[in-house]
Amino acid sequence: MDVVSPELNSLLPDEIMDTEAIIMDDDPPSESPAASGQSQPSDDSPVPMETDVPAVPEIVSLCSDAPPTQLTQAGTTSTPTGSTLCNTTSATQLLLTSSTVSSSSLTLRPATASTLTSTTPKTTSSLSRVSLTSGGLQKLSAPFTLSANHQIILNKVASSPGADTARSQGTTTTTTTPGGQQFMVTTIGKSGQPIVLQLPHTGSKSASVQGLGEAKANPQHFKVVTVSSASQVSTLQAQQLKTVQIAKKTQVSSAGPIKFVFTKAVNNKGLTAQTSVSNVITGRVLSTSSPVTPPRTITLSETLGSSSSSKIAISPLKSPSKLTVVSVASQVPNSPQKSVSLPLNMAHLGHQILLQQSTATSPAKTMKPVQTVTVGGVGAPQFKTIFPLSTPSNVQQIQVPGSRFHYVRLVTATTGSSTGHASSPITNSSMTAKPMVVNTTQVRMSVPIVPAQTMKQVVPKPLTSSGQVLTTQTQQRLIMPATSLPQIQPNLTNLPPGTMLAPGSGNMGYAVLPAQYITQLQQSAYVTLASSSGFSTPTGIQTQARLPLNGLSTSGAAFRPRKPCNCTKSQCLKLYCDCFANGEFCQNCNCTNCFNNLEHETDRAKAIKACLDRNPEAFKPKIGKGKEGESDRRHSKGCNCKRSGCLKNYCECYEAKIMCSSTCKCVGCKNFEESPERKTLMHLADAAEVRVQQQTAAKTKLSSQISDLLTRTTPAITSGGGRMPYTFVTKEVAEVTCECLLEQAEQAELNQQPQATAERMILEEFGRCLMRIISSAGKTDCPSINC
DNA sequence: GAGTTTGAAACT
DNA sequence: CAGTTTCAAACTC
Repeated sequence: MDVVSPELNSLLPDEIMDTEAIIMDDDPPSESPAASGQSQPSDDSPVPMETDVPAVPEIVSLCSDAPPTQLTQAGTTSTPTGSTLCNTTSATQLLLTSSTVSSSSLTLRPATASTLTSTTPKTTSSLSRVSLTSGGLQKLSAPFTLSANHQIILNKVASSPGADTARSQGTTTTTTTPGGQQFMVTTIGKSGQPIVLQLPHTGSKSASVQGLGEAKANPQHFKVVTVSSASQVSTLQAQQLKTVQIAKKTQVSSAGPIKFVFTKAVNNKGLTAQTSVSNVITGRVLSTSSPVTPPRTITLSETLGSSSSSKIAISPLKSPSKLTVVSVASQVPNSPQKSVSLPLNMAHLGHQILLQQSTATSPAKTMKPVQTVTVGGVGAPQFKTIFPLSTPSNVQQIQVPGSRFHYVRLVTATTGSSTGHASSPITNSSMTAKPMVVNTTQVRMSVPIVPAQTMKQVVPKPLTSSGQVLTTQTQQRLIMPATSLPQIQPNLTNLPPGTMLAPGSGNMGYAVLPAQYITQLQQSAYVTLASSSGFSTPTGIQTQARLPLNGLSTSGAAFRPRKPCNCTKSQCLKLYCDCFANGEFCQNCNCTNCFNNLEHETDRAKAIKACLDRNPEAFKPKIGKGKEGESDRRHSKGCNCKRSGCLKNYCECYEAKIMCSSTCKCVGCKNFEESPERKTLMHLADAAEVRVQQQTAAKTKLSSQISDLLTRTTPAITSGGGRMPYTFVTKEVAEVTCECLLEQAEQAELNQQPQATAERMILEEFGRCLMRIISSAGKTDCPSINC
């Protein structure tokens, strides 16, 4: 998985990336009427876990309409299930299009930007309108299950007859709970996995209790739960929900930001051909996959039957307008990959979410390589591409206070490994979100339980059949572990650019992998930030922008082995440690008592949090990018050198090969343009570098010449029927030669020759033997040596 | 390789 | 915010 370039991130509209406007799906609605639409995440509020589900059951209203069916629920509606509400006054329109055909798409489309924030005072939470379209659109008639988690699950729905059956298997249902919560249920995929759209639950409050103020204060949540036909809505599923939220800043004072929360009840098993759908919108990510899809192409898919490492890159920089997330489809033997794209189009807001779903029935040729989420970019959209190494079983967005970015908790699903026939709901509350490897047959791993140092050994195979960018991840950066600890919520804005999320270990749900790390490892497979050229083009993904890392181009440093640290006291959890400061794991370092690894994610996360508390820009590159290139690069803080004259590597400016600037507080600085000392040092350094290069070139040339010589001579000898002379020195030849030499020795002895003469005779005979051997080479395979 | 110097980071 | 301490890298011998 590779990373999103910060340049692209910077292009994301603030209203999208501003996490202040993004509320965790599990965050309880604000009680304060004065609360605005923006969420106020607190450090004390725990990061929602998969198990965090509404405790209050809610009434669901079903609504189906002609295609494209638009289901709208008034917040005041407390109609029990079955009642159809089609209120067109919704502020937000969610259009879900599902189909078993690859061309199918799921579209989220807010009606207008303004309507996102406008809410009828009487409504509690649901002025949003949700439209569910399943191919040809069907009336909602499928049975659904209302779970205790405020989620409604429609079990598998039979495909609609007719020629359009293939595209109209989806079924949608909208339900409204007494608490004013709204659920949209649909089936996606041939197997009919239902999708549950859950509006924000109001806790124990009833719809009547919620007033306008609260409706304003609370963002609207939509939870989309996709459940395979064999899946059941249960606590277990709640734990495995993948949630994604997309918040829109409240423009006026009406409704809070609308959040689309897509949760997924992970199904188990890839043993059957049934499709397991996981939709993940981590603010900008939707991921679906089939357990039976082979990883031939880059897909937004996940293996539900096996827990696998998933990595999503979330750049802490300004978000790009478009984010593409691609998760590697799991490889299931003998199962052609079939994809169903479910675009979520939020055209009015410039938000577009493309959700791709892989089903078990469609051929791989229909596979769309990427899964995209477009957010905000009305103009030239930028793309973020995320390539999870393996399909995430669970993804949960994590709101970081003060952060403008979403973090995604990637939790490997604990799926039932043996049975794929779960036809009845499972209420296994004991299931946890802790990652575990279920399917060991696949080349996958559960990253959270694998130390970073060992990751290279368990790297999933890159999926490059279609020219995608996925490569093998050999290393990993972990900036922030996914922990439920509320206090460990750093300001993600200041994490290294292109931060990537990876599953954590233990209770850690994710790890953050900065972009530099990814680019450092050119062969890595985690995240690729596509340029604006387009998300679907592999080249565009490969030509990801590289950021300067402390003055050094990451591209240049990509192949440069990272310098190992030698930390002894800091546990590599302080910025003293370069590895930690660069957002990297310690790997092949000489540090002692190192905590900068996946095994100590909690401590590491705390340390990160502490660093960010001290300095919100602690993880930002110190060397800012200049306007016109390197000449304009400058240290963000400046140095404070006192004795080095800023002409030694003690000086960060000098180390970065930049000159000190007005921001520096150095004393006796000699690191300026006209400094003769600096020029001298530069010349010396250049000369030394030239020498090194020349030596390296000489070595390379020599090696090349030797290699060429070997490759040139060997085939000539072998192909020409001849063999190197030494190859004729077989055992027999050696014996004969020795006999010849002994014969000379005996003759010398018989003739009573002096020892010197005897030795000369022997040596001369040995020379003749060698000459015969050499001359015999190429003439015959069995040279005859006669004394 | 051991010891020293240095300045950023951390701490008070 | 300033002064001090800690720390690990850079440097010297």
